[in-house]
Order: sequence, then C-alpha cells, then structure tokens
Amino acid sequence: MADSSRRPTLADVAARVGVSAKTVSRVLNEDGPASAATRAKVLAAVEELGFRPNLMARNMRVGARDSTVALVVPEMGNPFFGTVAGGVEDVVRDRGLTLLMGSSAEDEQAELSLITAFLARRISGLLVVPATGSHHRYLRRERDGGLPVVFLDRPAAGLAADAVVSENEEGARAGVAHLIAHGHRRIAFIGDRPATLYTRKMRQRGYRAALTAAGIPYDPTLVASAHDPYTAGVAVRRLLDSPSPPTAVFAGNNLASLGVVAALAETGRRDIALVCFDDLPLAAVLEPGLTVVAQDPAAIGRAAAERVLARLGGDRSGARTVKVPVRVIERGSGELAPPH
Amino acid sequence: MADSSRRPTLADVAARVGVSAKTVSRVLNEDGPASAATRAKVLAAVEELGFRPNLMARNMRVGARDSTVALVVPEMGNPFFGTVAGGVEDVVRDRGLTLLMGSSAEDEQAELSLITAFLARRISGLLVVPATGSHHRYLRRERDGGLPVVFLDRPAAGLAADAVVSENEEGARAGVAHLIAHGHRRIAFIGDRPATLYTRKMRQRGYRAALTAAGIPYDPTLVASAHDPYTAGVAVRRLLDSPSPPTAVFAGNNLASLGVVAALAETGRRDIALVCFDDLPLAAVLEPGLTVVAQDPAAIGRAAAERVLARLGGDRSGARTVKVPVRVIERGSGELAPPH
DNA sequence: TTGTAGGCGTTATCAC
DNA sequence: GTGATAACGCCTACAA
Repeated sequence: MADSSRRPTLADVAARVGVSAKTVSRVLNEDGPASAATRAKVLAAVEELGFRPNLMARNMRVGARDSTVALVVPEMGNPFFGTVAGGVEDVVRDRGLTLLMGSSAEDEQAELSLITAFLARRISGLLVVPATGSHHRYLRRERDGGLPVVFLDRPAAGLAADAVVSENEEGARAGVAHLIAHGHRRIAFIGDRPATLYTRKMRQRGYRAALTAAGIPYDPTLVASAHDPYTAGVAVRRLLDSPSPPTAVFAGNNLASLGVVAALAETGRRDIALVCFDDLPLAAVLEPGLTVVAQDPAAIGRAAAERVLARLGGDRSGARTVKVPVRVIERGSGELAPPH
Repeated sequence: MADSSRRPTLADVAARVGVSAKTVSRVLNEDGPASAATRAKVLAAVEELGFRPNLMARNMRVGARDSTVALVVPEMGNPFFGTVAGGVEDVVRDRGLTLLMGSSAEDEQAELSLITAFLARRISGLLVVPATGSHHRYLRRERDGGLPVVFLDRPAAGLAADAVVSENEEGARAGVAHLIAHGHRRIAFIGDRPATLYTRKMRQRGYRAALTAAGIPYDPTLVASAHDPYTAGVAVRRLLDSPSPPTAVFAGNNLASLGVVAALAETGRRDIALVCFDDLPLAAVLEPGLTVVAQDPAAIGRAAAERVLARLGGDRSGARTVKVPVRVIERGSGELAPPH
C-alpha cells in the first residue's frame, strides 16, 4: 500500500509493474509499441492505484497551452450570458477544449484579476464580455504572442481585437421604426445603465436614428436608464405620470423589459405600446404578446468560439467584428396604435 | 530581445536584471527578503518582458492542487443551472478559487470524460449535477484522497457523498395540496423526462402523497412526461381533450411550465388551475399570475460551494444531504376553483 | 519492445 | 540579501 497521502505518479505505477515510467507513459498515451502483456499489467496497476495523469506536468513538458478556453462575463446569473456560455461550450467541446468561466461582477478590478488568473493557467483562448470602463491594452502582448482574444457583446477598449456583437443599432432602429410605423411619435427609451455602456449607446443611437428618419425631434425627457427591473419600473411610472407622457416605450435590455412589462401591467396601462430589446420566456403568452427585437445569444457564443478556433488554427488576419443579426418578432404589444 | 516565440520565464527576467531566478521568485511572491533596489529592477523587467508566472509549474513544484473548482451541469443554457453556477461562483471567488465549468449534455459518457479532464487538472473541488443514469463509484478514491465532491440538484448514484437538493417532494406535495384545497380532485402531473430522473421521482412522490392525504385515488392517465416546452404543450392538450380531463395541472419543471402555460393560453382554457415547480420571469405579469413552488437555485449553488469549502477546511464528517427550502408563491393560477 | 538522460518553469533547501 | 542545486511529474530524444 503506497503512501496514501500522495497521489500515485507514473513512477509509482511503473515500480508496481516492474517497468520504466516511460513504458507506462507509452501505454497510456498509445504512443510507441508495448507488448500485450505489459499493456495489461500496466492498465491493471493504473486501475489498482487509481492513477490519474497530471495534465499540468504533461503540458509543462510538452510546452503546450492548457486545453481550456476562458470566458469572462459580467454576471453569471443573467440568462443572456448563460446562453452565450452554452454557445461557446457547444463549439469548444467538439475540439476537446473545456470551459473556464468567471464573473467580473461588472467590476474592472475583478475582471483584471480574473483574466490574470486565467493567463497564469496558460489557457488556449480568451473570451471576454468586458466590464464597463475596463480597458484591455495589457492583452496586446498576449494576443501578439499567439493567444486568441475575442470580445463578446461589447468591443474591447484600447485593443484592436476580434469582437462578436449583436446588431444593436440596427435592431433598435428597426424596433423604434416599428412603433413609429404604427403611429407613435412620443416614444420613451429605457436604456442600460450606465449610459456609457456600449450596448446602451448603440441602441440609443438606433433609437435616435429612427426618430430622425421620421422627422421626430429627440426629446431627452423621454430617455431613462435602468439595468434592473425595479429601477425600470420606477422610470416608466414616472414617464407615464409626466405632463406630456409617451404613448409607446422601447425597453433597451432584458432586465429593464421585465420591469417595464410589470409596471404597465400593475398600472393597468394596456394602451401603451411596447417593444423590448432581447426576447423573454413567456413573451408570447402575455396579452398582448410582447413584440421584441430578439437577439441570439447562443449564436454570439458560437461565433466567438469559432473566431478563437480560427485563430488557433493559424488565422493571422486583422481584427474582425462579427455582427450577429437580430430580428423583430411582432406579437401585439408593438402594434398597438396610440390614442388619437 | 528574447525569442519572441517563447513566453518569458523567471529565468529570462532574472537574466535581464542580472540576478538569480530565485530572487525574482522571492520578489514576485513576497517571499524572502529583497532589497528595494533589486525589487524595483525585477518589477521593471517583469513589466517590460510581459512576464506571467506559470501556475502549472508552480503548482507542480509546490504539490498543490490547482485553485479551481469544477462544476458539471447537464445543460448550460438552462437558466436554472446558470443561476446555480452564479451561486457557486459567488462563494468560491471569495476564496480565490476560479470556476471550471462544463456541460454533460445529460450524457453519461460526456460527463465521465469531462470529470476525467477536470481531475487531470488537479482541481480543488468537484461539483456535479449528475446526468441521468450515470454512477460515481469511480469518484470514491478521489474523495477518499481528500478531493471534496458535492452533488447538486440530484444525489450521486453509487457513492455516499455530500449533496444539495431542493425540497422536491415537500414542495410538490405542498403545491398539489394547494390545488386540492381549492377544490380540485382531477389534477394532472407533467413531470420531467425521463421518469427515472431524481427530481421527477421526488416531485411525483410528493404529488401522490398529496393525493393520498386527501383520499384521492392516483390515476396514471393524468401523468405525463416532458422536458421541453413543446412536448409539455402536446401533453396538456391531449389530457384536456381526454374523456375525463383534469381541472388542474401541476407542472414539474421550468421548461415544462413554459409549454403548459403557452398551451393553456393558446387553447383559451382560462379555467384550468395551474401550479408550476420552479419560478419563471414574468410569472407575476400573466393573467392570472402564475402560482409556483419557487426553488432557490442560487442558494443551492452557494450551499454546495460551502460544503466544498468546509471539506477543504478539513471537515471529515460523514456525507450530508442539504435540503434547500422551496416556497409556494400564490399569484392566481393556483387559486382558480374547478367548475362544479 | 523497452530503458536512460535531460529538461519544461517553478520553488525548497541550504549555503554564502 | 542572494544564489546554486535539486526536485515536482511528465515527455522527447536517443540508445539498447
């Protein structure tokens, strides 16, 4: 019985069988030749001792990166990022890569230490949904050294790198144009917080573009910020109680949408038209159904993972930004006409 | 200029400064003493070369496990598991551990190779939502060797190990009793698939217990299986079209619930009472609001992570199963009376 | 078919 | 304060 406080190593297995460590290695990796007898004895000893190869040691010797791809998201709980992660994993799993994942809690410092920890593990690829306000100049050297670095949902600041984002501006513009087409001229925008957030800016830009195209003046009093349902609800109520209230609302993200829908339901305002950016479960079951600009988070994850694999495969072309299409799904709430 | 195809090592930094590798190591780890001058020069060189410590090498030398905790879930996209993961991460992050995550796709083989890959990385803890039909005898040696192994949502098969689960039976019993209290006697059960799944069995047991307690005979024709919304919808429609249809439905998981809610809405059956296991976003906004037996997935994740930390801290007590409370949230759909 | 020497990047030990 | 040496577990290169 070997010292149970230590994990068995190749050498332990070898000693037990009476061969060299190299022979055991050969059997396990199906490397060089090995006689059937030796093979059987080795496998038996491996089983008996509960030997598990040490991947850290192997990678170090081989000089290879660890076969992991790291993903940094701002919040794990948000189903949007969960679905993104699922998309990433679907793609990398097929290549034998495993997913290393952490949340920055939308905090610059946390993001930095998380990424540092990942880099220290010699990951094979890095996927980042950057936290607000963070920059990524320090990743330049890694990327130049051959580490695929891809940004998701939001582009990097201070680094020309691959990015995969939704059609934020186009989608918002289409959603707001949809409301305008149904006769609305006073349309509120409940956007992400902080207002400097990339997705917020792009979606608000789309909002303004749609207004401009229709000759409707931009009214800043119709714009509010919220990231959680509660704040969004408060914002909508305030807007509806104002002297010249909106007849329609465009909700700029999934959590804000939840708050807007709830607020409209609670106040019984079934006359307010609503289009939400990002789809929600049960959206089709509401009455009226929720008209949304649907994103495809799984596709974002997959596209980003594929960029990583392409880079790993030797693609040295310039940084590219992939835009994942969104689509307007009409379900009723966006087709309500304003009171005349 | 060093060979740019190779990452700089401690030795490279040392050579540049003109000290030994050990000195650099001392500075970086704030280990032994080091003069202010040396320290400054070392840090400058580290910065200049873009040196990053190699954690694999460090761990190997120190003989330490990697500071990661691995989590295996059956499906990444499911928001339930996403929230569980968030709970895990909240707890382990505070201890400087990072999360390694993968999906088994509810497949026994995939789960095994995933766990094998994790073990090869010398993880510090293992959290598993076991795939249907998988067993975990092979983890016994790992656990005995000091690796904390904790199961979530479903207990292990073939291994006495810590587990954290919801109050499945109690919750289902309470939910069904709620329907009975409102006058229902023909209550359908749309459970997880396959029927051998732990949560399915426990919830169905609670369903039967509630019936028995009320003296209502168990009618297998009222029981159906579904894991995705579509199948659940089909099942409900079929039940409602049957000769002696139910007056109430108990939906056994979040995805089935989506399908049941949609089917009831589409068929215009506003008279059917409904209680769902697991809460859903927008549940409160439906009309009537959705009465649910709410689980607390984040709490499940946190509790499991805390078990891991306790074991890491030296807790050698016997395997324990933690039950995370659920609670019935009345919102209307579960309080509908049957037609008399 | 099998074994030996050496080294991957880091740190523990002991010496200066 | 600092350095030389050996060792962690494994694999490559070469030899037998």
